[in-house]
Amino acid sequence: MLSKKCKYAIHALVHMAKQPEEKFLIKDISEKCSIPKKFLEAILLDLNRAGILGSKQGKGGGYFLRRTPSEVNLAEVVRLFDGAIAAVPCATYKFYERCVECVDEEVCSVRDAFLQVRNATVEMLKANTLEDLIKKENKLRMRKKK
Amino acid sequence: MLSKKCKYAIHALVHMAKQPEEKFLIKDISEKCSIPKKFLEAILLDLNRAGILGSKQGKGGGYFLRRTPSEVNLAEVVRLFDGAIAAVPCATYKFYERCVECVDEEVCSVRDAFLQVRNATVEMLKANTLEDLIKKENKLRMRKKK
DNA sequence: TTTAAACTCTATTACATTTATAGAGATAGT
DNA sequence: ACTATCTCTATAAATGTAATAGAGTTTAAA
Repeated sequence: MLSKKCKYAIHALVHMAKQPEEKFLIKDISEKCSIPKKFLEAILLDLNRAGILGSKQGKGGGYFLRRTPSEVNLAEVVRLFDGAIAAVPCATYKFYERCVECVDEEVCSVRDAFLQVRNATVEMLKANTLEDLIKKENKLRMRKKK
Repeated sequence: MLSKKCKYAIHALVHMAKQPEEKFLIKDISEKCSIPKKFLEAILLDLNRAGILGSKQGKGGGYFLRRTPSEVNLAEVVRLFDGAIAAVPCATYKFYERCVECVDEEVCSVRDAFLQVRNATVEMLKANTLEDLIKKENKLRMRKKK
């Protein structure tokens, strides 16, 4: 399961990506997306440090997207907040850890199976950018009206 | 990430599926698979209650597979120990929960994206039975020798 | 019938992580 | 100066995970 932090981050980003030129206040995003304000502060700060968002302090300030919505994908956001995408630590590159219960990792079929799942998942998440998500939402809305 | 409980369960099952007719002692599985004995006790009990393993008490007793290795797949084991396979609670059937930050779920592209990931993952896990894992391990071992 | 070998069950502990909040600090526009 | 805004540190509360302890129950065999 994704952490709430990560899910909140994605929703906040999708919200912002609908008006990629705009500046957004923490307070407004918090209300529009039903995310606890103080919690959201920490989230936006992380996104800022990661280079996905930019910010301007002081009166008239706020947060804004530093990249176009097509340049931010779900894999990056999930990794930022929840770390490895793989279900087992021996099936990752950046977050690799050996499994104690594994006698010979090279020959471990459990690792192999979850590596397959991981690779497919990473591909799918990478293929879902903020732009894609907004397009998808519009399509779903069209379909619903009919 | 899978819980250790779940990962231990899978390794224990794969171990047992190599001799599907045998009876296994907790102590032996614990040693062979490097799983803390007391923890493994609880795991095997869960697998017993779920109908995957059977047990015989008393002297000469032990645990054994109640089904053939081709009839136990990873999706079932993961669900048993870790619940939903989906990354968000709104993208599951059995473990469904609404997301507070979601204004209109029918039109939520985040849910849609993770539903796609979930469905693909479930298919892959279902396609990996204990039998498959053992065959795979043999293949990996062959490949290594060359 | 006693003993020993097994699984069964309940309880509890220790630890880590997640979620959330409080409050003071820094910055910038008016 | 004043106010709106993001920034930062600390911490509390809740939850969940991993692991262990110890007593209970069942069965085979001496």
